Amino acid sequence: MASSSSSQPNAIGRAGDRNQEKEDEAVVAAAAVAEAGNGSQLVMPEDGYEWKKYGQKFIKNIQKIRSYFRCRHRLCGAKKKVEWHPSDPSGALRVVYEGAHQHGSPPSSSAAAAGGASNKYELGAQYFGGARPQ
DNA sequence: CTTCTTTGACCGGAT
DNA sequence: TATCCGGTCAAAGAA
Repeated sequence: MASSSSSQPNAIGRAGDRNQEKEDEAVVAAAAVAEAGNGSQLVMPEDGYEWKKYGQKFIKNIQKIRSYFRCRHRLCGAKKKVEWHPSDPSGALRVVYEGAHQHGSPPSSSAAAAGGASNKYELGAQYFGGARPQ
């Protein structure tokens, strides 16, 4: 892709060994709508927590793109999933929260350190062609 | 130095 | 039995 990235020579060789637990409830937030100023920009609603994206895939079952986010802290069991239509950047996002944070409470006020820019992730940009200098 | 994001490939379960 | 899906991890480069 245009982005830099580079290469995944060998992700192979990973000895399988992981715990798969089924717990916590899935909290589904209603569809979030982007700001009226830009009806074509997909933005993630800032929850006050910091998330790290660890995967993105297209789900055939629902024909939607699903992004996987996890809390900054590895030991934190908080996870977040965002689902949106690949052809409907109108702003309909489905946010699913899973688990709870274990290292404190959320900084109720805006982002942890965002002077005003709450959204940090432009999901649609990656699929529609967002100028992303990285 | 640390931190972040992105993609591909794998895993386990289910059918 | 094989196959498929969804979900997760790892590595690399860049700032």
